[in-house]
Amino acid sequence: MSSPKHEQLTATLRDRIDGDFYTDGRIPSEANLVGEFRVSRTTVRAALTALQNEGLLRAQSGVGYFVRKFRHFMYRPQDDFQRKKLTAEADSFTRAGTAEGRNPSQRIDVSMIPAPEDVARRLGVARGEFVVLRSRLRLLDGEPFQLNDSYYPRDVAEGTAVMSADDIPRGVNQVLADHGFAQVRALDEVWVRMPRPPEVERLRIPPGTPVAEHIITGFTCDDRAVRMVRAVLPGDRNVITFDRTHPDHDAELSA
Amino acid sequence: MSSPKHEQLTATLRDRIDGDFYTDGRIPSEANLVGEFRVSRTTVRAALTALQNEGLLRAQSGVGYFVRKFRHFMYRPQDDFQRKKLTAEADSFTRAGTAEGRNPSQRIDVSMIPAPEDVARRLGVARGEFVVLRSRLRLLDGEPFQLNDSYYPRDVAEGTAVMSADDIPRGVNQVLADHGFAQVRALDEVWVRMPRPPEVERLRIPPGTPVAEHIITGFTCDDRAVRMVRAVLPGDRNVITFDRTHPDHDAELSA
DNA sequence: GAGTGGTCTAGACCACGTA
DNA sequence: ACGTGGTCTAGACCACTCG
Repeated sequence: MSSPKHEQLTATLRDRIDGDFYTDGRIPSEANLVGEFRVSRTTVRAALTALQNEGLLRAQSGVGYFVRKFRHFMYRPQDDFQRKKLTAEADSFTRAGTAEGRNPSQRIDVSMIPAPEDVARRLGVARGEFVVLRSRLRLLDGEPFQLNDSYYPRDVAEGTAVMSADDIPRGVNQVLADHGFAQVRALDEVWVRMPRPPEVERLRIPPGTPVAEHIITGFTCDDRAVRMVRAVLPGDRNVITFDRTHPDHDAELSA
Repeated sequence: MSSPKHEQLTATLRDRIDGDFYTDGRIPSEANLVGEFRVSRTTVRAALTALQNEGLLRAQSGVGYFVRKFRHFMYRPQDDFQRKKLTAEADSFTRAGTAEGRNPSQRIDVSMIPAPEDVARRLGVARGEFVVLRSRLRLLDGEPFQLNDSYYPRDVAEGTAVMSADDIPRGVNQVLADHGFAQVRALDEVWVRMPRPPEVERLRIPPGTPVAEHIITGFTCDDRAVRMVRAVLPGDRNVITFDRTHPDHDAELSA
């Protein structure tokens, strides 16, 4: 029992890629592979398509196939949540992006929409009830990097600076706190999946690239959810990081 | 300008799937689609393969194509880190799995290996220096669920219960603390990517399923890294969750 | 045995990038 | 002009599942 030709070819090429066999990052053309491995072009393409879907290859029409390179940006949602009062610094994305010598920017759209099921559930409102959506497309050096959509109950956000489509230097969380909705707890959920077509388009996601969907729900001290964030992060450009301190830290240090 | 046939077909089928058109979750056979859309079988298969790689479909040889269903398990690495002393409860995976009425189990292998680059860097040891690897394959109802590999510097783990291939009811973190390596801080990194072949095999990951690689590095109060965990979580079965409390929480409450 | 998906072939034409 | 990947076809044989 031997595996099919296209799988053997996939395995061979994968090993070569992992072993840095194609030092210039360029894979031979389909025609050359047909000649080298004595199989049909269909079989060659099956192997190359599989490797694309594994995220190892990139095909450039009219040019050739190339080994993919990754450059990851450290995303620290933590920082925004913990930002101290009265600091006028930019948010973690802007700050970290600048620190790495890159040029961060964002496009902001604010709208009012009927809450979809998952938003309604997390915010504790009725499905279809209107909520405020603050939609951000974040870019680094002009390239799309992540989608960041924040949802707020209408009574929380309406009439505040949250409704502004401009950047909010002191941070949305601070604005909410000023209106009596200080968040003291947050629940983070990280889902992993393949991107949907609109995400592929907006974020220009190449084949074989999964996304993380990071959902943050923020609660006030009386345990009301006043904010839900859905960030969609293409896996080829993002790492999500958290910094955790043990609750007993101080106790242990002082003991 | 119109898009190619296989893309149109992909879009049509995707819309039908999202719109719950195939109520029984069963997609028509390739032959039927050839007849319905008047295209070659190759084109039909291109569309079906694309949808498989988007994670929407599952192909069962000799039977047919089916819409994929997901069931996610809430993974709370938080709980292990914060586990209080002297509680003899099981770890978060075992506890949560049982709570959901499922049957959690794990296979543990302990070995000593030369540190790979990423481990060496995080643990602050030389590359190739021997470290202790505690490798766990976690299962739910007998189905593989996640890989959980813990790495420890040799001087930290050797001669302790960490080297045991048995379950450690009070938790590895507690064992380390008892030996003077209490962790007070942890850094979490979440990467998203397509699985590698050995992961596909061990975790039985179907096509079109990305994984999260969750790396936890634990530090003592003098900022030494004494533990690195690499969890590999297939996206079709796992959600990573964190619970965060604002550092100013107490202050705000008492104010 | 009939139907299903999996494999593989040869061959054709096209759009695109590069020189 | 040439080489590249992208699209599409018709057709063949196989292994598997299921009634």
